[in-house]
Amino acid sequence: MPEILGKILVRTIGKRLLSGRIVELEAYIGNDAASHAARGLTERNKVMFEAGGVSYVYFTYGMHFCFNIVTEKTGFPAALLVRALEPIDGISVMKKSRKTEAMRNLTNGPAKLCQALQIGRDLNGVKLDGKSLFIADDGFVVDQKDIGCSTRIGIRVGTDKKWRFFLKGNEFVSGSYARILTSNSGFLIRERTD
DNA sequence: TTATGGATCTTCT
DNA sequence: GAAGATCCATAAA
Repeated sequence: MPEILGKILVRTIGKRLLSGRIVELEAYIGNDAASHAARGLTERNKVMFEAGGVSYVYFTYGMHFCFNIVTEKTGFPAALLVRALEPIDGISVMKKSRKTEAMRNLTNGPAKLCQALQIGRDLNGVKLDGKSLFIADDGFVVDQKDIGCSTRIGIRVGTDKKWRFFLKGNEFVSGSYARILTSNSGFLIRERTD
């Protein structure tokens, strides 16, 4: 399903070029309970209903942006949440944006990579057509056996769906430390990605 | 090493 | 009013 895994996300700002390989994705499709589009069209999720090839950037938890790639045809809401990148170009700029020197902390989470690539509300609904934001293919081949999948992170409904995909063993995959997935359902789920 | 709380936007009950 | 596709600094163990 996710042919996007292993491709390169490219962001250009003026003459500067920032890029990273996509190493972790989550799928949110149609009438999936965990999707923002589960209860129909709203002002926030409307670009999910557009034709594939545009971006969906949403603001959450009062301070973070997350970046999605809209994938389906008009009227069918579906998007891939990009959760982690392996930095390639513009690393010094990313360090500045993220205010850290630690490589691993640059893009190993959905809100972190938005900060690193300076993705904000102004990029919501834009076409991924080679201008300021787009997907590139450098011929990197992802073997099926290198793809791991698991339940999605940070949600409390739809946890039966294993729609999180990542490159096994990649150090930039998010949540490398134990992560509490749910806090008030009576039990804790932890996971490791190593 | 693990847990907690803060930041404070958008949507739904 | 509450919860959420989050992250980080700080506190406790």
